Amino acid sequence: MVEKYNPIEAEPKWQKRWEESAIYHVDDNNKNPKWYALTMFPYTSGDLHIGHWYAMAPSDVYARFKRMQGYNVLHPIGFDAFGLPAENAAIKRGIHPKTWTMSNVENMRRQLKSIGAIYDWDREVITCLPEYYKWTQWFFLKLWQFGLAYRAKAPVNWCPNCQAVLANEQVVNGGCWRCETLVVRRDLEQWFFRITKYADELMRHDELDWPERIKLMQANWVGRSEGVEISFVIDYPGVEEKEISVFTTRPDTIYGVTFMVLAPEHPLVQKITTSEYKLEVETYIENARRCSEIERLSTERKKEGVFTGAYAINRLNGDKVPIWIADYVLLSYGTGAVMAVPAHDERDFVFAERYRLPVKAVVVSSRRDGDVLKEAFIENGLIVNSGHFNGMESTAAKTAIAEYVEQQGWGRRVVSYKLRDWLVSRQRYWGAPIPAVYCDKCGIVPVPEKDLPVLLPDDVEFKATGESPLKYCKSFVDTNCPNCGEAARRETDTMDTFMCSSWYFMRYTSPHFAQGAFDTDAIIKWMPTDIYTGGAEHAVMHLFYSRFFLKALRDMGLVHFGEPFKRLFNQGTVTRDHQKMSKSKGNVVNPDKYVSELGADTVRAYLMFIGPWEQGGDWDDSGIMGLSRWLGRIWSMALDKYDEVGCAAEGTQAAKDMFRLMHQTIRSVTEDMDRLRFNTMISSLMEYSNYLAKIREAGSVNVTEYREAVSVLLRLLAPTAPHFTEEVWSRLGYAYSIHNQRWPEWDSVIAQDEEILLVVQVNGKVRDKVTAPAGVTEDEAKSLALNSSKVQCFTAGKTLTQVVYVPGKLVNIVMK
RNA sequence: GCCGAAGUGGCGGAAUAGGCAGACGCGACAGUCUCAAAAACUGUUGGGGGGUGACCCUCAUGUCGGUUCGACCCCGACCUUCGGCACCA
Repeated sequence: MVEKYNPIEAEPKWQKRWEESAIYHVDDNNKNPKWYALTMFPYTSGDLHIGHWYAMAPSDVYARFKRMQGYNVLHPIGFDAFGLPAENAAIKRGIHPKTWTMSNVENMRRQLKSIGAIYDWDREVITCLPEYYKWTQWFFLKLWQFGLAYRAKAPVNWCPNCQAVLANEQVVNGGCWRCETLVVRRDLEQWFFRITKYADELMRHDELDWPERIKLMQANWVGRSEGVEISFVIDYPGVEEKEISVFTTRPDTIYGVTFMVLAPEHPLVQKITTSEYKLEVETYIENARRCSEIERLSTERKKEGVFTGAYAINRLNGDKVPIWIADYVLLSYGTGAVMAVPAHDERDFVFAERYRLPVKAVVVSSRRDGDVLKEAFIENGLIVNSGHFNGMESTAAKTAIAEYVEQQGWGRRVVSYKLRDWLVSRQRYWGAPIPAVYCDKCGIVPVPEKDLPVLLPDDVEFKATGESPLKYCKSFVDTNCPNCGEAARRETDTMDTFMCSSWYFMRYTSPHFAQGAFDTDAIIKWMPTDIYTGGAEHAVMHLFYSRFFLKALRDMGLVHFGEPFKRLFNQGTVTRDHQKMSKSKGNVVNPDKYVSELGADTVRAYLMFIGPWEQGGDWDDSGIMGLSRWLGRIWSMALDKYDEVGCAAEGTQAAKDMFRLMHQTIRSVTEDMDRLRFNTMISSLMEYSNYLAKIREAGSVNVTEYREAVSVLLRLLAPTAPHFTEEVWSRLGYAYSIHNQRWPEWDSVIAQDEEILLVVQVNGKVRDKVTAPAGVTEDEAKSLALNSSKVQCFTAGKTLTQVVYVPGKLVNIVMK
């Protein structure tokens, strides 16, 4: 008996050996076909918790699998290092964001190394370092040059007490998280990227192997809808504007308009409100400004609004309708104004009921008697009360009314999107400075490329309020205009960190390239990524921004493709007692404890075994010993001397059966790997190893044959348990390293079962199982079934009506 | 409220082109080893009923219906849980 496997000794030993022999060094010039297996890089939060392992370990297993299949695999790692938490640490604990971030990087790097992944650390990317953010700034300039960046006013959460901008997360129950002062919305001039230019393209995922639900989410995020913009005449003397434009997808209901609703921020509100309603309207707007968008859009809230005192005229029928304001209408969507048709829209109906506004039915259904007083009728139907459009079908009326409106010059057909442009300005310190200069003479001037990076100054004073210290850093703000050389001011806003993460995967391909953001040759070799794995929380934002980035770069001629990620896979989340893990809840599971007791390989295998990767699961360590025991059994099975147990001749039936299972296992493990079904992959490896253990005990195969079967087991297990298999491999006397071995291939002839088990049913119930040769014909199978004595017990005294045969599987005898 | 996903033993989960429900593991129980315990190993393990026994019958995949020779799988209605959400006009 050999001594037991000791992961605590073996794991660091092999990690050191791998590092010394640079076994995972990725060489661009390697002639093997390339495979880019990307994992979402972690944020530098401080500690690697079990959720990180759940993301990193299985993706490493997959990358190792591709590597053994003969690919030149790039499976890089880096850190998303800019962001709010670093700044909070600075404010709360007086640690500089850079110090905090870099010490977290150091700690997480150490923890990441304990996973035993194939990361090539020479390619590590850290977004907060000047050599990285120099190029983030460069991309900003490119997008600006290309006409995709612009400035506009946009609201922010503002704490009047701290005089600082707050993130949504920093607004607690409508108040500032530091001083609880009521947060208000304040308009600031900020930078935007024109992502809406790519709206239609971003909705398409034709070539992408992505989960359907993510595609759906993204399509819903773009929210394309075709409709009509129609103007109503303002019936209010002395107003410069004569019309209000609304967007509707239901022009067929325009004769049913009984009022209009504007967003509280709509510019016309101030102009049309009558003196009588001024106070009420002002109060309402003031309250709306205090509400976050999430609150405003919550369905829990009652739909409230106020009358402006003004009226508008529906040009189609001359109806004079009141104009209201309500916060359920958003300025950012459509035209910020809606025509309300309570008879045929649920929200409008609720609003009309509340304020006793009239309801006028203009669509009826033959299927029901349009009783619109109880609820809105939102389906299509026959048009009534609508002048010469009466009698038309809704669908036809939509076109007819749209055409009529266009002819009259009252409006036009438009496509509207929910998608808004990407706001990239952040009023914070810990981010990449936006490379722009404000000159009194020349206006807004881009920083010349040669002057990049615009360095984030280190010696700044952090204010307890959270206000960006950059504004007060004279050495940073004061500069000269790159254009005219006169004194000028730097932009003090920094970039959204999504900007940093929109291109990091390209930097991995040439991380030390000094002449540009990336080396085009390397991009051509590696991009787009073959697979991208990560959490579903990035289903929309990050993935969406990255796709936009690539489309923009493609149109600038900088890259040859427009989609960064060919295949996407979202792993589920690991919960604790069915709750999300978070530092505040104190329920974060730290894997270090398990790694130091049982080894990384056991943790890797256990995480993959607990269930399908895309489903995640609740953390419960009760089963982890099972995986540790399993590795222990393989250890003694492989290393205890076989010839002590027994020695058979070559080519016995037992050997034949063993090789059949071996090839079947290679097949199922390979297929499961490709589908990222790691739980079933491990199950089949367990079945195979259990079988080999029995063979070993019986001594029913030859030593050489047995050793071959074990060698296949080890290679199939190598991606999952890299240290363990390396140790066993070396002890068996094979050459270093198991990870440079070829992935076993299966022979479907050997994998073929000689006999099949035929299930025999009577009226759909299993009554017998008979073995038949693999090539059994339909007639043979049927007669085997009919001759079964068990079957005859159930068929006696009944009439045979049908015999169903499923080739190689089942015979169903139908009796009456 | 809308959209999406999912409900299978004591537990995590297998099995979907409609064809043996419960693979594999955990736990539990029994045994081997031990003075004893732990560890390790071996065996049993969905419920109910029957047989001395190899076994046999029957019920069972959230609930109720439907389609089918046959349903965890497809269809309809409902219940529950978990995710996402921007009242989208």
